Amino acid sequence: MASTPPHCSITPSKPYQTHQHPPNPHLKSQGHSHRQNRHWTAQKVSLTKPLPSPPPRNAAKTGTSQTSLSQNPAFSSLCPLPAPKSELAAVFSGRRSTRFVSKMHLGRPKTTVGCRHTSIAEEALQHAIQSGKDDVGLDNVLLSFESKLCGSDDYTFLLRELGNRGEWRKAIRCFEFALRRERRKTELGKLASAMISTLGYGNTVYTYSAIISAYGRSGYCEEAIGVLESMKGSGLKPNLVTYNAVIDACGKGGVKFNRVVEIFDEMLRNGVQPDRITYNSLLAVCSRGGLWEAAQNLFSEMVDREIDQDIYTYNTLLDAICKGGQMDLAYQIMSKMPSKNIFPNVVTYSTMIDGYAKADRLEDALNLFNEMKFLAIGLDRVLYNTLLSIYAKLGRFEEALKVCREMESSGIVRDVVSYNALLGGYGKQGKYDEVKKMYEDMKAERVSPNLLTYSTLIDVYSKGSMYSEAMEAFREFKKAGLKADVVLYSELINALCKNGLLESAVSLLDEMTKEGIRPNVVTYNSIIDAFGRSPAAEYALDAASEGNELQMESSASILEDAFENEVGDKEDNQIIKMFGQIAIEKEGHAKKENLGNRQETLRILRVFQKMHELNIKPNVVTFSAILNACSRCNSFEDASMLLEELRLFDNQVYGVAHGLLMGYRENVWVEAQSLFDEVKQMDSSTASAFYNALTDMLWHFGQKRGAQMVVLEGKCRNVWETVWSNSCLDLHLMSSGAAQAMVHAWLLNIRSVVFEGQELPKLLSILTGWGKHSKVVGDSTLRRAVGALLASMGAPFEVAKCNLGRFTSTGSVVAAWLKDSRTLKVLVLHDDRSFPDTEKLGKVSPNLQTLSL
DNA sequence: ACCTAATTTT
Repeated sequence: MASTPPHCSITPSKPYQTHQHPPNPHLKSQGHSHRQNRHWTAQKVSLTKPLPSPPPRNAAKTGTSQTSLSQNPAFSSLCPLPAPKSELAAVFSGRRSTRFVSKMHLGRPKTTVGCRHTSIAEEALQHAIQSGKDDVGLDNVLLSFESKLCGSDDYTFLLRELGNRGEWRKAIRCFEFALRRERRKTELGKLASAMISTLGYGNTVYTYSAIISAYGRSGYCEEAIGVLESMKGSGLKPNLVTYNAVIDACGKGGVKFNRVVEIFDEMLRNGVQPDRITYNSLLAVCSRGGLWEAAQNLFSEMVDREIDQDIYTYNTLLDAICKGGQMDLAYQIMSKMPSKNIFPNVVTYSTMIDGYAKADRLEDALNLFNEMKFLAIGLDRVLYNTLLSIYAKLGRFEEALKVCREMESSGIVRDVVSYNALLGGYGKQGKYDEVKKMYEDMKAERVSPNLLTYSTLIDVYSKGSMYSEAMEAFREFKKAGLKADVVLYSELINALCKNGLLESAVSLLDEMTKEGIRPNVVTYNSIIDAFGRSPAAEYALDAASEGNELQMESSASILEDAFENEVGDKEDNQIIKMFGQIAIEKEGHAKKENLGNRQETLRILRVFQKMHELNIKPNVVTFSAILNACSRCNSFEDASMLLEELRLFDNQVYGVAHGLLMGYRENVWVEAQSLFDEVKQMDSSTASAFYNALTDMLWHFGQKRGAQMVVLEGKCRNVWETVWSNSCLDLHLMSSGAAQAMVHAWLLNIRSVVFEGQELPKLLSILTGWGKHSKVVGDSTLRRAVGALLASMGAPFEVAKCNLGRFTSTGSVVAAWLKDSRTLKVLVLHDDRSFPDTEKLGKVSPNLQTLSL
């Protein structure tokens, strides 16, 4: 390592805040494909007594609306569970992005705080009063004064004075204008209290509703809910409009559905009857979370209440169902629309086409596209972008460019979404020249890059180890004055982790939390994965929790001076230095083997506990990362302790892992089977990662027979797309533990073929590939592991001369070896530990409580 | 007076 890891921070010097809300609990797995996933079964028979601290489920609502909500499958969390269900439950299933309200990341000029209103504000007030009745006049005044007005004090002054003069509409407009350029909590509070005290003189409920909707439009849903509460405190009765505004604000701000339902229930309890707008807003909440069952129930509630539906109702419902992956159901509903006299429009088709594409049903997507053309429904920018992103994502650039040309000839110019899709597409395929060219094009066309653009570029370049380019993208991102979000932070953290700069990664995690940006499961997965593989992990968390002062300046960056003045914030330079450092080191530094000790596992446990505290649901990637950490752990006791402790959080998943490790196979196998069933629902790369991690861990600790059983399960469920025939075994998607267990199984199978008296094929091959699927990219761990295994068994295979990733032998030589009486003994696998059936699995050690992060 | 749906990244 060339130097001390720099302390990395991307905090702007001003303490702006964003309000990221926890993503829906049904987080998607970190896998690649968007194939439809089913929920992990909600209720599982527990292996043990109910555990002391069941993971908090979705806050169960107490009241239930009169109609169908209580029968809604999506509300099954209302039923008391016999035992904590799989934490992975929700987790592996969703498909939605965990990034919310990205539209709200606006660049803001820096403001000075601490002064009373300025004379400029007085001047602005005069102009504002004189401005016309329409909003445009006031907007122009505000815009022309924007750069001169001094922080929230000036805005507070303005809206208060406007309120004093009975200009409610203008006051609210001004409030909303101020909201858009303010992210600091304290300043927001000032604005809101000014606005509410202004209300004291105003026409009350209406103005409250207007404030709520202003908050909603600016993405401040917590504040919107707060206004609803304060309204009740002041003895005012929220009406339909108020509730609609709050529910709508919740939808925009990413509030969890259950919480919104609480507000809805309260509304019903207060005798306020919902209308179409209420339901459309509720449906929008479902669509954001892919809660298709809840959406369906809301829809039928609407019908029951004889509330008319409109095209928005249908399109929002369809979106929820598409996001929930239920394409056949969506199609059915769409087909019934004309009979209700509501005709699918371009939005309907965009929604459906995107849904089909995300469900890997390209044919169906394109059929719908043709259908809409046949129906002469006009194509709009979003529809073109939808197509463009489909082709870009698939790497079908010919077709993507054809869409671009078609757009052009229809007079629709490419926007930032089109460019982002293309950048991501080219980036994913490693076509970096095209990425650069496209980005140049974008700038030449004066399309302003947004957060997603930079995020995509940074990610693409980091993944491609092009750190100078990533650094450049980051510099431009800072220059644009954009605010990072959870995805961008996670990308940076991942880049740091992957390059062994774990201390910097953890300090960045610390920072984002302080910034009010909630890390999500992806962020934590990077960290856990790094903890499992890096010896540098040891002290990183402690260092971070003691504060950023401890972090040292990077000492050896040639880039140190280059950007000092260009980028305003000193701390941003740390990120730039970090990229610079990685750029210089590139792949140069070998990763040391992790020695694995108790401290290590304790730290992983703490990270996991931290996730739990933050209510971040681990997913299958988390699980695999933890198992991989176990595999690198030298002590069986530590690994088993870790897994046992983790059973507190998720008894099913970690119970299986722990049970198999301990050799309680008879007892856990049924449970394991249902776990495997769940995994099978996930996309293939996630599923194979799970099997690889589990098998590696078992193999590493000598539970070889158990590992083999897991591998054979995986094979039966086709997670590796295994080629398994008498002449060939393809291991290239497998980890080394899985591959070795598989070799044993395959040879035993060949042996039985021989003993049945059948001829073996002339040539037998075992393919290991080139290791690009192994955990350590670019090496040939798998080939070496398989080679060593074959040699240790005395199996007569040789590395093929033409292909180093292939071991070959002739049928007759192998048959002779298999017939040897000593061979069977080396082929049959045993577990180092096994226990009779009577062994119980119940105990969970209590020392978890002593841990704190 | 409240609500205008669909597209892009980890």
